[in-house]
Amino acid sequence: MPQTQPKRADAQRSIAAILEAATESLSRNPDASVSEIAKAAGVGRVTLYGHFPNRADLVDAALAHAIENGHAALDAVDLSGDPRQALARLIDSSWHLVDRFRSLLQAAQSVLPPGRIRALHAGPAERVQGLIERGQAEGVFRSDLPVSWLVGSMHSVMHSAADEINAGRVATGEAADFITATVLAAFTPPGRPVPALTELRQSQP
Amino acid sequence: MPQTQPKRADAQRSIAAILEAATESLSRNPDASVSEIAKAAGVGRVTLYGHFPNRADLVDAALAHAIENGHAALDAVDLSGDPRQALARLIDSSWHLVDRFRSLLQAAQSVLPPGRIRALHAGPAERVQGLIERGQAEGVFRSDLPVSWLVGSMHSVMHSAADEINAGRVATGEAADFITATVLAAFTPPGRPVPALTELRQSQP
DNA sequence: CTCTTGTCGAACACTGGTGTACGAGTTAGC
DNA sequence: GCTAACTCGTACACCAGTGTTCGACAAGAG
Repeated sequence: MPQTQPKRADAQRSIAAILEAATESLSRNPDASVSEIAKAAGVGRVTLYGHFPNRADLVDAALAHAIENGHAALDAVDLSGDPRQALARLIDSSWHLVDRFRSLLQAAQSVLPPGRIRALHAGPAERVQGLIERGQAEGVFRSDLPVSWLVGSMHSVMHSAADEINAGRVATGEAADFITATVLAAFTPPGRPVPALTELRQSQP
Repeated sequence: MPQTQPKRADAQRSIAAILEAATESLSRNPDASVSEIAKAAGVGRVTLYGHFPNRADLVDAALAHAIENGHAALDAVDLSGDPRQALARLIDSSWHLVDRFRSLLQAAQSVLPPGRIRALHAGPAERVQGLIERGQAEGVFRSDLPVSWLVGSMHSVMHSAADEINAGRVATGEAADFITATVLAAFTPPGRPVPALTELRQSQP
């Protein structure tokens, strides 16, 4: 894909530093200025503009970078077996990614076209969607609501957890359990009993 | 509280127009400028500054106004009887308030101190919280999660519904049912069956 | 070693928003 | 119908951010 000849080692280092600093700064403050990011990267503002033509492109790159990393990290999660247990595992390892990067996401939303953002999320979304569809086929997740709705609900509950935490109403350690309990209940087909958390903590046979 | 002598009829009209325009403009674009709002109100920018010392105060007033109206409108909802049915009714009449004003809320979040926003929400929050606590006491809502968590989850699902709608994945007419189904399932105590939507649509005896 | 590629800081033009000042013209209240 | 309250437009000072230009200087690649 990159037609461009390999950048100099020097430049590669700068780009990496900028990308990291951008991710970090925008995750704290979605309105972080370019100067702010450049300073955090230990780099001149002009140098930054040498690599990223404008702010939007920088935000895009930062988000893409963050998502790619997160996506890779989640490859380690075992999604086989009981879909409910698999979902619990997935939530366990992914919810604080959502937490860490939600401010960055907000920055992207105010600068990037909505289509672009969805394109970036295609990878992660596919994973969740696949798991939910399998759960529906096996009858342990409800089928009376669209898959996209369930995905959205799950996301929004994680989002809510983040809010609760930095409002001081929930401890960081509790969050995963709360999210899991809420989402699994929400996914349960009407007429079927809501699973207790303890049922899911059993190790695989 | 208002020590000030009653404003002239003239001025009262301006203030009302500004408040309404601010609510409307900020609900479409949380970054709406003061000039934009003044224009929408059919009023000079200077006149606006005559009544609201700065942008923050204007946003505050607009949010307060919106919440007060919404709160009053929800007074009509019958919260007695089966808490699940009552919750369904409450969702029916309140979710599109959340939808309409979420952009305004975002504007407020970026300008007003967090404490101020919570203070404004005290009224509505109390209503929801009371209903949930009654449901818990009667054993139809789960008690293994904090009330504040349940309130937050309910809010976030409504928020999610708004996203789904303007992403075109959900029709406006479906939203209330989807939210109700999701929230009621999420609120069901572990071990108890998730209620079907049809069970709740029964008229009162 | 040399030459291309990067980096840096300072400076500049531009944009878009906020809040204030002035002076002339309207309008409601009594 | 007089007066105080209100409105309006224009203009101004100010600020913060963006993106560009320039020239001097460092550092990697061959």
